[in-house]
Amino acid sequence: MNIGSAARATELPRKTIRYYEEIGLVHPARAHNGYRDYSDTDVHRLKFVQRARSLGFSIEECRLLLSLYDDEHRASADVKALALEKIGEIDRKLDELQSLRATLSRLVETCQGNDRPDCPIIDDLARA
Amino acid sequence: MNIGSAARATELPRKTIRYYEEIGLVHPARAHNGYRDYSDTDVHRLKFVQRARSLGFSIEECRLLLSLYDDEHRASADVKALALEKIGEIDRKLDELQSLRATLSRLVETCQGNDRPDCPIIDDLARA
DNA sequence: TCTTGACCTTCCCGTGGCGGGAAGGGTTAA
DNA sequence: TTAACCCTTCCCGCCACGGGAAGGTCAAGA
Repeated sequence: MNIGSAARATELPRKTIRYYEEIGLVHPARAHNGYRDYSDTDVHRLKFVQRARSLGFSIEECRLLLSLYDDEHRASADVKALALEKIGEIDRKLDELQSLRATLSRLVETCQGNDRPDCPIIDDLARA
Repeated sequence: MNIGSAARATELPRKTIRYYEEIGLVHPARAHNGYRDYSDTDVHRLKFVQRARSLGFSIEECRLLLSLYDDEHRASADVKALALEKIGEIDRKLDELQSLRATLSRLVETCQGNDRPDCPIIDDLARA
């Protein structure tokens, strides 16, 4: 299976698949003409990474998850710890975004939003 | 005021201040020795940008906010529109993060987290 | 057989918003 | 004079790719 077919099978862009090879996440064989040749296992690993990425894991975390996936003697606690840390990260981002949202909302509420220049939003930025 | 003092006054790293000049957000004068020389106005603009960045505005949005700040004939509606769009952006990110969090939480709850290899989190990644 | 078009390859540059560090010059106090 | 800081420009690195150039390969049709 060449890279185009693998891209269709995984719904990943070709560029992304080549990048994943470059950084060592997958190791496809090469055909006699130099084309990359993806096995079902390769495609499976690519899908694994795609799913992990879509859940918010970084490339390095995906690498770790793949190594756990490969490890028959893994402890599920290690996987769970990774996921819990990711949840913590998400929670921190949520807090930050909610705080930003609250501040912006407060500012927006006080702004008339007409054709005159007086603007509490600009004033806030200039005052701080 | 040289860049070190400006950095202390604005709580921005020197590198960031130079970058803001490079991309045309501020235009400090130069002393005879080639050192950047920041006026109170320059420092004020830097603080303005720092505050806007901390509220989640991108550099290009900061550039726009600065031009509105400079424009005595601005319409506050334009500023408000920018802030509202930013709130919408934040809401989209919040939705996405909350969705990720829910998925990860579901997976984490089903995982025993012990020293055995069976792991619904890995299974989910591999199955999808 | 030749050509066309759809693949594939590697290579290099760009993104946003800076940070790190090298190489070199200016300033100030002991 | 020397040390300790300040400043300058310049270039590379980050993350996770995307765009595009230059060139090789392959299958189908005229």
